[in-house]
Amino acid sequence: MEKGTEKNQSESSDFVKQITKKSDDFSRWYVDVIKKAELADYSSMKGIMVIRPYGYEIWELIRDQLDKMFKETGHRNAYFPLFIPESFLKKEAEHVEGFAPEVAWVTQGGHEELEEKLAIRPTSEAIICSFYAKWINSWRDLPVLINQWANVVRWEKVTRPFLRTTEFLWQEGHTVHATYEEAEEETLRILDIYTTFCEKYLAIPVISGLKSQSEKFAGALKTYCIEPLMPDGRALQAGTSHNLGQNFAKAFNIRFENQNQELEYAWQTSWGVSTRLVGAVIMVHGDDSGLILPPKVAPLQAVIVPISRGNWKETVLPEAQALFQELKKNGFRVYLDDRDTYTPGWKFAEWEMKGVPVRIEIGPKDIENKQLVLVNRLNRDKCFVKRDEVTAALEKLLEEIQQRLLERALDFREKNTHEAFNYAELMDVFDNRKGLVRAGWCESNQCEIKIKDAAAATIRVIQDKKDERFKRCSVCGAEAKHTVLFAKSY
RNA sequence: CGGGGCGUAGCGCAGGCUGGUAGCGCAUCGGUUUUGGGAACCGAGGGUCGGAGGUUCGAAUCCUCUCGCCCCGACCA
Repeated sequence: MEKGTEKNQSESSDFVKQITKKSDDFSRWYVDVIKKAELADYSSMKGIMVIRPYGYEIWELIRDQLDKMFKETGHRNAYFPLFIPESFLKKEAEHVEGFAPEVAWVTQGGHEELEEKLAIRPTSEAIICSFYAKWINSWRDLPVLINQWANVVRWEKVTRPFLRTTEFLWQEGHTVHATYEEAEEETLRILDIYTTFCEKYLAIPVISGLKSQSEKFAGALKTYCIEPLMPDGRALQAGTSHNLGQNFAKAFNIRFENQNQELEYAWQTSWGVSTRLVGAVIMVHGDDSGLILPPKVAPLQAVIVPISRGNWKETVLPEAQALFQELKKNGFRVYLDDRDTYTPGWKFAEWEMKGVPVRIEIGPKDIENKQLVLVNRLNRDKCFVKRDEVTAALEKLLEEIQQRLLERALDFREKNTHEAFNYAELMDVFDNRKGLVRAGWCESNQCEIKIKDAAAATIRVIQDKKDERFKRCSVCGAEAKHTVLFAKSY
């Protein structure tokens, strides 16, 4: 009767959606999905977020799988202190300089001013190296292959849930080796683990390769990284693996006696991935209806929605419970949504928003026909399966979805990877298209800076193998030493 | 650190110009009917209007200061 009611009715379709369309405003979509799917919540402190159970469960699945892969390659977990004395951090000059702008400091304990202020670790090279100096004496002590799962703090100016937060969770591997070659081998082994993990488990294809000198980790000799392409055309640095050379060994005096009875500085690596991976999963796979989780890292792979009509609690519910038990016993992560406060339609929308890959509907008609309805989150395709064949059917569908997500992401990347043979072509891509640009590079820092200034884009990776078609540096025209991929990034 | 936007119920917002009982939708709680794509109706609860100061008989509203958050750019996983 009043204006308010009319307005509400005319806009009811918008209220149903509740989240911004991915194509309308990618940033808002991203934040909407995170909030509505209850992955994370903002705290009252800037840039500091809470990872809620559903979001944390994704991280746990990521963590558990990676942990397994690290252990399979001989790594062991340990835990080092959260605090790093200032003097430790200062030992490696480049390292300090690189991290100084974003370190949080503790200057007081209780009512006492500290004699030496303590950094809250932005990364743990400094504290870990100080211990390695004590633990390593002989070539027989090597290699040391340690990983830690921890939180770190970086006082970033601009933050975004999962992608860049003041405090975040990650793993950081810190290894020590007797030779450069071994360290390099380790660096690449981890890069390979990251690449495999992203593609096989997260269904996110990544480009891996070397960073340029200006983009490498502060204190490293070489930094390798994995870079997936996001739907808005920007690249995301999703993981890094550094060959530290002897830089930290020299700064922290990590020496060992080799087989020739000579004292030698050790060779080190460090590598990490963070909760940023959760952000990548959200961005790469989600759609206008919300999240889409790859089955391998979905906290719930299937949700059972009993169709509630009439005396459903006596008829449908027991069947649904039996199905739930059966699927659970067979190792699926499954949930039975038996709430009677919501209608089936509401539940459908809810679980789609939360990205559950498969919905299983069971109603009176299904029970009568000894069948179930399996619904694919990707396209809402429904298929009827025989009740006693559900395990095999679900397994197959989950595999299909996992595979399809990777294909879809790969296809998007192919369509958004361009080539530029000269400056005009390079700028044309930045101005008129989006995505990655493959181009030649002369290896000079000036050319990197020029592109950064002109297009806010950087070299994301230097390709492993030079592509001979790119004979000239696309910026200055000099002879190309490498083939690189440029992109705007997060 | 620059540019923009915004702080009013758990969430999303209106009200502000022109000072005078603090509102709407969603959510929540109770009830009835429903339930195969976000159900309907009836009823109820919930607020120091970001904070401080000022003007005024009276401030969510006007003035001054301040704090915080979000988005877009320069730096980083």
